[in-house]
Amino acid sequence: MMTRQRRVILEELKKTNSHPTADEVYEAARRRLPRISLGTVYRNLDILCDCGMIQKLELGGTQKRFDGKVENHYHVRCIRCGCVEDVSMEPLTTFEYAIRGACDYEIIGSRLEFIGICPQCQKEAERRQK
Amino acid sequence: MMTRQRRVILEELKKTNSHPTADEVYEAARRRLPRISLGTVYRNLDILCDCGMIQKLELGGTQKRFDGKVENHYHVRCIRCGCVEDVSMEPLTTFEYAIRGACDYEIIGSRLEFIGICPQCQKEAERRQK
DNA sequence: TTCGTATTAGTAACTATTCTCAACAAGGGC
DNA sequence: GCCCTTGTTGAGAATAGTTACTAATACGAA
Repeated sequence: MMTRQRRVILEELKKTNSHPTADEVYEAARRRLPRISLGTVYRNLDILCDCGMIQKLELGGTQKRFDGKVENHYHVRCIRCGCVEDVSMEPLTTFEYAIRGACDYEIIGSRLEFIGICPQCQKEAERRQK
Repeated sequence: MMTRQRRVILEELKKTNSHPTADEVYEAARRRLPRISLGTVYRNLDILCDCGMIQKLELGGTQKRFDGKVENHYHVRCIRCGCVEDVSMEPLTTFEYAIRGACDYEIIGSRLEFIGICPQCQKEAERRQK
């Protein structure tokens, strides 16, 4: 059942590529539906995940992030400011092969994340050195 | 300053390869030092991390896990029971190359984690099907 | 319209972690 | 030995992020 709230949450997520946290989605949704509650946002993010319309990112850091892009792709996370961006790089298959035989788990998938410093934080650091 | 508490925490972590969570370390330490507090465990795990004697694992799931093995290696996590094991597989370098040029972050490192079902949970699943 | 079900807003509860702070311990200089 | 400094501890409070509960509301089928 695509309620107004659920649709707004989905739309807000689809139109950004900033991989927002739940409370950032909440803020965005609230601009259009001022009475929406945080609980509704969490619940709908989970539901949208379950039916494969969005993706929940379990990257490092304390908060989970959400991604409107569901195709397989990788992320870089800035260790300074915590921002997350997509990496324009072909999905790798080498390590999926390497793992089979290396352990007796039934492998379902893998998660690869890059850690770095974003351009803005690099500039910030340069500015301080002067 | 290697206090009794810090030493016990380190020893307990070095002698297991189950990648315990903070409260599992707390339980283990408590068997030897019944009056140790959870705050002390968290504090010392952080300190031991900072000086490179242990490793903090930011894998998926809600809790962080700790690893007494500091060399570069990978982990498999069971999606059913949450247990984590080492993977006996050579560290890969291909994707570290692939990322450079694919984005304008200054890359510091990467995290690769495999998701699967552990042997025990596989058996469990088979048993239920019968 | 009425009924049944799903969903909502608001809030309480929960979990993992960090913070605060008074008390304590260890080591060095006298 | 005693004093001082500094780092550490245990206990509990505080915080952050998330999930659960509940009464009220919205939607769709009959």
